[in-house]
Amino acid sequence: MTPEWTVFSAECPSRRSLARIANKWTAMIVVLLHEEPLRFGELHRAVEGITKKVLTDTLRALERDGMIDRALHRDGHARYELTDLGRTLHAPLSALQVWAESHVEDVLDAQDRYDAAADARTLAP
Amino acid sequence: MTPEWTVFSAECPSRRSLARIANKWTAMIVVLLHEEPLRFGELHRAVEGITKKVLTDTLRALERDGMIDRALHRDGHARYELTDLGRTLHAPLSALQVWAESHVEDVLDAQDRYDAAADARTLAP
DNA sequence: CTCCGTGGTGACGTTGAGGTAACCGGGCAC
DNA sequence: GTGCCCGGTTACCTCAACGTCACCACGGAG
Repeated sequence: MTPEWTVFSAECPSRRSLARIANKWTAMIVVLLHEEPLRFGELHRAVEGITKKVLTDTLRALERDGMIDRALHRDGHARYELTDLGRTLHAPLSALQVWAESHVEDVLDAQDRYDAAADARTLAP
Repeated sequence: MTPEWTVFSAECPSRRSLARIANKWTAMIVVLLHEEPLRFGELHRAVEGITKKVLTDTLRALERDGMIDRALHRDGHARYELTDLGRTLHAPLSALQVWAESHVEDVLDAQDRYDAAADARTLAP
């Protein structure tokens, strides 16, 4: 077997890998590209709030890590698409998206309760 | 139905939620706490490379978002444990860990290929 | 030819996550 | 009492991520 990678070790390459994929921009881009290959501008419009620079940087990093591919299309425009490796990322990352969207109320409620308790503590010590 | 949360909208609360859970520290802590409740020092030792400050900050944020609970044990020591909400996070986050550890070689190879191609491009233009 | 849209790149500034290290209260050993 | 470990907290600093803005190459429309 291979040298027993573990993300809990600080210097293990899997730690850097985890940091790359456990990232909101990565998650959104992979989820979008799973539907269909997209052009730069399409991604830029779909991921609201991302700047061109950050989008470029993220796409380059994902390309370098072998998760996406920048392919020249017949129409002369480049499109970004998932590689086989990138496709294996879709399930876990879209699970994160689904979780975030379906548990918004739970999280918001928890925050209200936490903040209310914190206020009570400071007001009546 | 609720107001159609989507992480692709910049101001949607689900975006902040996604940013919280799509995070290496969150992933590691949730995976560890799924085994058993742990004390601060145990977490600090298990998550190699995390500082006490970052661990405190992350634990507080997760507690505020209702994902973990700081419970006083019979032995007088506080232990951190997953809430019901936090337990629903385990599957997606441990999937990320598993992905990162099992695809290290793929990623490392892709990086080598990418860097070699980039070198070739700059040396022979 | 000029003008505009697309898909970037590069130089800079700002912000926020994270690192460092000192300190502190409680429990317990001595 | 003193000393020490644990579980933090605090103040301060650093650095990488991110934002802003200007610019540029290329292609197509006119």
